[in-house]
Amino acid sequence: MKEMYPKNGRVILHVDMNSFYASVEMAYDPTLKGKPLAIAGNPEERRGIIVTCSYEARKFGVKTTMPLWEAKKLCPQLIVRKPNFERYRKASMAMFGILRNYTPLVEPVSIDEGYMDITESFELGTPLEIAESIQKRILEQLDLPCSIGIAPNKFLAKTASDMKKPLGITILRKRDIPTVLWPLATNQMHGVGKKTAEKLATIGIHTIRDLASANDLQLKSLLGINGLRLKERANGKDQRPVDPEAIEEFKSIGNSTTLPKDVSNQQELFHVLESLSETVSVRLKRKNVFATTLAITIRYKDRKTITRSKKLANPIQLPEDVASIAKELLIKNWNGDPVRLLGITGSDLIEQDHAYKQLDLFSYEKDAKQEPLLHALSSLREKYGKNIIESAGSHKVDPNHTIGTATSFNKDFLRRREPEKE
DNA sequence: TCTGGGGTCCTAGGACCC
DNA sequence: TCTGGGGTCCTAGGACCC
Repeated sequence: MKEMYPKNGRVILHVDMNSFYASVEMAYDPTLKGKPLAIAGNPEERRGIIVTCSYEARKFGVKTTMPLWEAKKLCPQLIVRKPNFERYRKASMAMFGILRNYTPLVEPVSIDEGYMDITESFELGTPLEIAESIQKRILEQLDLPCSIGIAPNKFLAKTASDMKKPLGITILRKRDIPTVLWPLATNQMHGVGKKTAEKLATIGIHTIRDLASANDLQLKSLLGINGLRLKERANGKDQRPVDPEAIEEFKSIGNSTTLPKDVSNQQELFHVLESLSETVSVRLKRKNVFATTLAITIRYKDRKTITRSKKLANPIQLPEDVASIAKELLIKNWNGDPVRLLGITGSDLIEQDHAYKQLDLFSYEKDAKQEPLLHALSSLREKYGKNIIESAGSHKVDPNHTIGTATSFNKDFLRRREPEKE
């Protein structure tokens, strides 16, 4: 088995949970097993779309993102459950815990899938034996089914895990590419959606085989850098490492909500923004980060969606700060039409420690002769408010000047930075 | 009776600087 | 006297994925 893989080549697994939310519900309530089950939001609140459904439901043509009423038409006996994310998170953590028994090189991609690099795990058995063991343990310990792909890189492993569902294990070797990968239509490829497939079709590229031998210049002008990358993948090339840390490196944190009915009243919209600010703030705090850019999303009645953002001089985390910027953005950009959805996203996230350090830029000059540090400090307090400066330092820059530096802060200090410039 | 909510990455234009 | 070219930042939108 081992000699199937080239020397120095990698062995990557892609573990993909089968209809995860539905399977978790079945594990909690075994009476649901074998029945058509869908997880969907509340249609009264206009969130009634299928998030996940069981294989039994799929037999009726029920699909993810389908409106609930349509699913029920196809399958009148469909059992519907609301999503219970707490439950799914718990199951997800347990699942990744099992994977880490085999190697620390586990990269979660989303709540229900992840990559593993088991190149160095040969003492545990052949790749196939390892995959079988993982699948068995997840099934026995958590009562959850998964499919696993085994391949020399991430792209092929991902493709392989998709080939047998549920409870499949698929090995995709380099030499299988012409017979297994190339006959597939381009839209079967991870990274190629409807639009890209349509674009590719305009230059006569319909299968992954066509893509694998496509003209570089033509691809580049059609799809940009992404076109060349897709061609690499089509040839089975993918150097991306399995990075266990990747999931920690959040780029943005946001929340949005579709309103139960369209809203044209500004106060009501403010209210929604306040509650979104609360959840965004809690999540920023939990990750110990501040947002340097804040964006709001407005979706109108006709589903036209805009985002408007603002780069901030002062990184924010507190709910009232998030809310005030969000409201400002709404006032400036809302055209008054009925609103269907509102969202708030914080990005350009910086570590809390960095947010503190930034304040070192703030200094306060005083005449050294008359104003030693204590006086400088009390002046700062006077200027910014009483319990504002949590700590401060000072140093002489010349015989006449001392610089007092705030080394810590709270929200009021930050908030008052702007007026200070005037 | 339509079409959720959480993200990432890329592109493109304008401002601004050297 | 009349208009270069590169680089970076910021903003908005789009494609894609689960």
